[in-house]
Amino acid sequence: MMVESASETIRSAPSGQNGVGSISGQADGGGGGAGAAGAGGGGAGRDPAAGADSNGEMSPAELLHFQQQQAPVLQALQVARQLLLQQASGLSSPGNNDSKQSASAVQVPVSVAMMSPQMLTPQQMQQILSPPQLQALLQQQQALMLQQLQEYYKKQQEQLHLQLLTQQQAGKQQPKEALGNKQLAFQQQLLQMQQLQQQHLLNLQRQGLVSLQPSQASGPLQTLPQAVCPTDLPQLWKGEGAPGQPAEDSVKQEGLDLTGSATTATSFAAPPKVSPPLSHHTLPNGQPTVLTPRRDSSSHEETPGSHPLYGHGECKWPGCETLCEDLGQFIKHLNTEHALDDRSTAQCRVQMQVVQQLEIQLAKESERLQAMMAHLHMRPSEPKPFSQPLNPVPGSSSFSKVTVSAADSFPDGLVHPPTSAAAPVTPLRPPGLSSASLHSGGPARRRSSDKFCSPISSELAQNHEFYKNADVRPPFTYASLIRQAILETPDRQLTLNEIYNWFTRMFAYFRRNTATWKNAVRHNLSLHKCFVRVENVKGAVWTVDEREYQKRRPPKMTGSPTLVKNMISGLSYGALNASYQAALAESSFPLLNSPGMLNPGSASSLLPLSHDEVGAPVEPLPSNGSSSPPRLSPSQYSHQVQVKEEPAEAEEDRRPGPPLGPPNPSTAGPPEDRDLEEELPGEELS
DNA sequence: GCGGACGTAAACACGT
DNA sequence: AACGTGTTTACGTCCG
Repeated sequence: MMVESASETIRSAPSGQNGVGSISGQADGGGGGAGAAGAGGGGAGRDPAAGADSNGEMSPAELLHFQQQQAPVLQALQVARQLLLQQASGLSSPGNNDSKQSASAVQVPVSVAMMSPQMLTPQQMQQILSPPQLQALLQQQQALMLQQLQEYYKKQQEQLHLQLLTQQQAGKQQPKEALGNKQLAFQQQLLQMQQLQQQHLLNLQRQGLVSLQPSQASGPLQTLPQAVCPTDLPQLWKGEGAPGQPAEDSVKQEGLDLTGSATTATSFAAPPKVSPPLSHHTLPNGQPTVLTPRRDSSSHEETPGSHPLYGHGECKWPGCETLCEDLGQFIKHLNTEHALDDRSTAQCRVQMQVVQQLEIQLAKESERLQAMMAHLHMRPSEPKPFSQPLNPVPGSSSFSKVTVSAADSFPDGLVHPPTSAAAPVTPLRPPGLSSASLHSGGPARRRSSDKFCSPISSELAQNHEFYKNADVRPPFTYASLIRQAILETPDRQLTLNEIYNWFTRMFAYFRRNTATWKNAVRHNLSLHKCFVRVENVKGAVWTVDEREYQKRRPPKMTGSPTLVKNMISGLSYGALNASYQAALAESSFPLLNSPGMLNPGSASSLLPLSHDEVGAPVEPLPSNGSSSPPRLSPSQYSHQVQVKEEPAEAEEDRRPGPPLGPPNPSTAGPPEDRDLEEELPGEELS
């Protein structure tokens, strides 16, 4: 201890300090929109299975096989996406008192990341690539994948068509009925294949890799036949298809249906920006609003000179770079070197991973930016295309919810920028807490005592980096910050100097005017009963009496019906549960669950909860479990009531539940000097 | 307007 | 004596 790092002459009082209002730290400036770039243009996509060229005959069975083969890939991608999201959220998870460590997790070079996509975290991706690169990469990958997919299906179609023709020829010598049946069978196969193709595309779309449009949904289906054999197919359809209704139509309908489902699927599964449902728009002229795969896929072979995987005379296939004189040669190379095989599939999978991670990272960064802007009272120029949809992934655990809401990256207890109260922000916050905090912070009130807002721990965990680097005053009271500092330690006790250090370490803002805020810290420590000074072997340390902390204000509530009401309605939820939330958030603190960690002599005695608190971390002790009606509504306390009460406690709580349970001699347990003093009438000190 | 919560400043006491 | 630590008091601001 006594690391004098931060100690300066406290006496050197900086003059210019003015009272409260002097929060120059907060910038109002308008901020521009963040750049989240264009979301997802759906660029063309590409399928791993590119070179289906395999001279081979792709029987329907094979085709199915292929589908099956691909299915796992898609599933894996989905899973990976969720994993990534969880990872991403996990990083900002509350209670991550040492977010520093997690944040600076292992840094994996790209190459390594590619090798083990699963291990590649968004953070790592971020470190590796810049936003523009992300965008570029995304689009490129999408284009490539879809294109390959298209190619593959086209081949399939061709195959089928050939087979069909063959059959027709053969059929001439067969009874008509037989022929009819065979044709029917082929058509069914064709349809089936198309459906599979559709689904495949939908899967891609779902993953945000492709943007399909309604009319487009059936696009591949429509285009492929034409590409394959513009003239024959129609005949084929006519020949056997339902008379009044061209097979194409029926297909289309299927496509539409699928599209419909895809839309919903997209909305919930797709990551923020990439595949917004809005992609289902077509311009009046019928042109897709976004780059559509169809366009270049259907034409890529016809339109020489361009291929997503071909540029500057070389193959752009990841890790390839083979030189190809012209497109034709390239195509050939593509089909031979990058045909559908395990390797290509694997590479494609990796690419997909990369893309997904980049997407996630991009979304996350964008959210962070928004949060920062919101925090700084800047008005986001425009809600980002993808920030909105950024919702916790369906499957994600409740925990991740909190995090993913990295979106939630808003200081719960934070003063919410009046301006940002608008759309972009709210949706991002965690369900329960958001509203609460939102309301509390007045526009001007710079500090919102966390007591009433959600845990500052989560807020800090999420904006940790921000506060650490931005010279912005944290929206928390000294008391709450001090408490946080103390609670973040294993022992839940800190020396004054350690508290100072925590402040300077965690907040850039507190790296200056030290005399001022240090004085404030000391002042708060002394002023608030919730901070208990404990003589330790190595000196004096400060601990937090959670009960006192929670008690600080609640009593007032009683008197104010409106407040109580508010609490119950929304604000309170966050506020009252602040500590509870904090506890949950901080549940990662090992100490909380390990009584042993507590300083037997000191802390434990001071923190009535500590002994048996085992399962109930930092939560506010229902000091009187029941006797403090004012504090919390039953429902609110519901989860925490479980905390055992101590005998000692019972005593203190004996104070009935007079509307104003004020005269609480609070700490009956710890006969601390301080406690004795407070026995006085005094509510708190006046 | 009042009272409470906060923040800031500063005086003062004490121990090292 | 200088500092660090604690305690208190005073005052101003914000907000319900």
